[in-house]
Amino acid sequence: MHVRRPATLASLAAELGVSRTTVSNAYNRPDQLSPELRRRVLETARRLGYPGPDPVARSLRTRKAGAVGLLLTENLSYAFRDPAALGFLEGLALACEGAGQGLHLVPVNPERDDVTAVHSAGVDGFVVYSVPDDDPHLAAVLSRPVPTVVCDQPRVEGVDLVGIDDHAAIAQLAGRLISIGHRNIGVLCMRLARDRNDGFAAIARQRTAHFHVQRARLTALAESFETAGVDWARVPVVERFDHSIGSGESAAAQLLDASPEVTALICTSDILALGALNEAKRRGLRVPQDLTVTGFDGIVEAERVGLTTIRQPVLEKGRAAGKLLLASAEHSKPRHITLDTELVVGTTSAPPRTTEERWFGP
Amino acid sequence: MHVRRPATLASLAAELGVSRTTVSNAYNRPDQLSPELRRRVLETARRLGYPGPDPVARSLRTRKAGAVGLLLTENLSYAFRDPAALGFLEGLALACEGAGQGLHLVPVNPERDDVTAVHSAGVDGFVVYSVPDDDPHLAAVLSRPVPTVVCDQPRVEGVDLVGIDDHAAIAQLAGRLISIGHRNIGVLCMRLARDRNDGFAAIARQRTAHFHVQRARLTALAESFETAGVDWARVPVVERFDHSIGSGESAAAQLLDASPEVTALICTSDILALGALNEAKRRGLRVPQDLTVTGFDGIVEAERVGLTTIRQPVLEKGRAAGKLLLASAEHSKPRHITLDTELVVGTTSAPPRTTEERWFGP
DNA sequence: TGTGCTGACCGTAACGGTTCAGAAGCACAA
DNA sequence: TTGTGCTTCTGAACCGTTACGGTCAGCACA
Repeated sequence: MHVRRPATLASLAAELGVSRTTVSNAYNRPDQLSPELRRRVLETARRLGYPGPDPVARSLRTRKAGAVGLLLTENLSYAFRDPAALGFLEGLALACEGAGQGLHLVPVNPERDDVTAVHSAGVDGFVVYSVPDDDPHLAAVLSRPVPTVVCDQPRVEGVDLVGIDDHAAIAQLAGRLISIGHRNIGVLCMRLARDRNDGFAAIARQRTAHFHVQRARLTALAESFETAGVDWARVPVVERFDHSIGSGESAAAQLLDASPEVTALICTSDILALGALNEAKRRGLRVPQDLTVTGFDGIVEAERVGLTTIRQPVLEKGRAAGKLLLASAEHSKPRHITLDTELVVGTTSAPPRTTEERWFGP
Repeated sequence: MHVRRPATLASLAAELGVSRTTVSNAYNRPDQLSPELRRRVLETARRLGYPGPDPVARSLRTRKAGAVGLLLTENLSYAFRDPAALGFLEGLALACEGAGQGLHLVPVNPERDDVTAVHSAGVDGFVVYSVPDDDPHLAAVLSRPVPTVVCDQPRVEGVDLVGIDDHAAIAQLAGRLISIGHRNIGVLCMRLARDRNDGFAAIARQRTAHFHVQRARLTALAESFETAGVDWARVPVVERFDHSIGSGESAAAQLLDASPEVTALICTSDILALGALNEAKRRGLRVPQDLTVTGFDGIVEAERVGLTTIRQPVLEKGRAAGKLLLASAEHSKPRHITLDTELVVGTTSAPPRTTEERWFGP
């Protein structure tokens, strides 16, 4: 509670017998009035319980809200649970607080199409993090007359971009697995579109995926393995709508049930990979002897278990997005930033056992 | 980038030859005009690139911003690293998105007194999380004519409150340690005031601590141990400004160097306790045989190592704060919510070894 | 013919500030 | 006297909406 009575700049001015301009100046341009008068203004303000210029009215006039909007695919609360999203948030927060800007988290429901939250966010710009390219919220953001930076998204005409080279990154990982002999692989991936499809993702679905990141990674895998002589059409790809360790577990189970011959499970995120590791353990499969598991992101939990993965600078990504947005007044052409990634070879990958070994032991 | 040319509701109205009211109604009250006209309005809007009513102007007029402000003691980026703060954030986000409200993170620097960010946040209310009672940002928030909910803070006249019974919670823990025989204890606590004091905290400083939570916990410990015959004045209390595992390590080292006779290290947070455990290990002290270590919060990392601690419902706390704030229009009297805590006895606490055992082994 | 009702639309006044081009007053120089 | 420069303060326009209290045409009903 605790609501003060309304006093406005105008009522203060009236009380003091000065113009509104003068009161405004008392707050914003101390050098524009005598120290004595300023003191009186401030003191009267205190007496009347005037809290200083209303931020909304000021924003209207100055066309600045002092905040950056963040649009996520997921429920807000999810963002605080996913390590990669958290890293991004931290980086973005760093950039924002460095510039004294607030961070306005836009509430969205990934399963609903209500974009009013986007329309009613009083912000100076938006950062859009990993939403599908056909997301109505994204469209709503782009329709707003404010600068926007997208992350992990396909290029949008005239919009700043921050991301990594997903294609090259995972191709490097694929190359590694191919070089050590894996040909029977399975893939666990995240949501490919806005509709829920917890199960196998056929090639058509992979090709038309609305999540750029997932599509790029799958495409790169397909190319790499096709080149190595693997028929991609026969590679099982299991998709999960929710991104959680539990999803990784169930997806791995589903895949291994259907394709027990698989020697390597490539996951498009560390979280899924952690789930896959759990499932492998549950089945008594030794990693990496019986099964190779790889992830993507390079979160600390993955590092802890020695996961073979691609490390990407999530924090730096958030920071870059923030900086780009906050500096967008300075450059008129849209800019694209691609950050570096690194293949981290951990203890969850090894050459596949030969068929013989699989039957008779190492 | 991507900035559209400015079209306003007024220019749209002019273009259409209708009143502004009608255009406004086309967006906000479809039932107030004929479907045909509404269609025309919306179509013309699209043609002119009018993005719909400006959120800031609307906020000014309707006196609603559609967002909740969050004020933290720490840098924003820190909030994304501290598990307890994260739980709180998640709960708060849950409440906000449930109500379609945005979450505006206010950027502050704990070591600076610049409160402009508080003054310029266009929000309908504030949640204040764990700031010292003399924090100028808190004062700035209270001066704003919007509802406020404080968390883990001392009662502020007329302000909603959410918290736990810190006194009772830690007294329970103290009782446990006393009952199993500990009399030589040491305490590791978090920042007690806004000034940096990395070292021992004398009783005067403990008593005048500006962080309610820390003060309550120390007071409760003092009372409990005094009652058990311990002279609190001789109990070493080491304070750390930064809240991190590293702080816990160095604080434990400092304390154990000065008071090697200590049999139990009571930490006012799990993070500090995790650091203390590291330091104990480094010194070759076995936990709990040689040293008992306890924490506070009940974060998952603590659970993983079996820390004896007080579990508090951080997520619930955030959610309660959010709900209270969003419902504050409905109740006129300030409300106080106290959530339950639970003593979790883990594997890091045990009776102290006798002096004899200490010298000659168990 | 008059009355009352309804649906569709409009005019005006806020909402609470900031900004910019001056005006008033005064000191100082030429 | 005139002009110049400086400090201090003012008036009015403007930011883009929505709330409020209408108006007005058309129609049913008696």
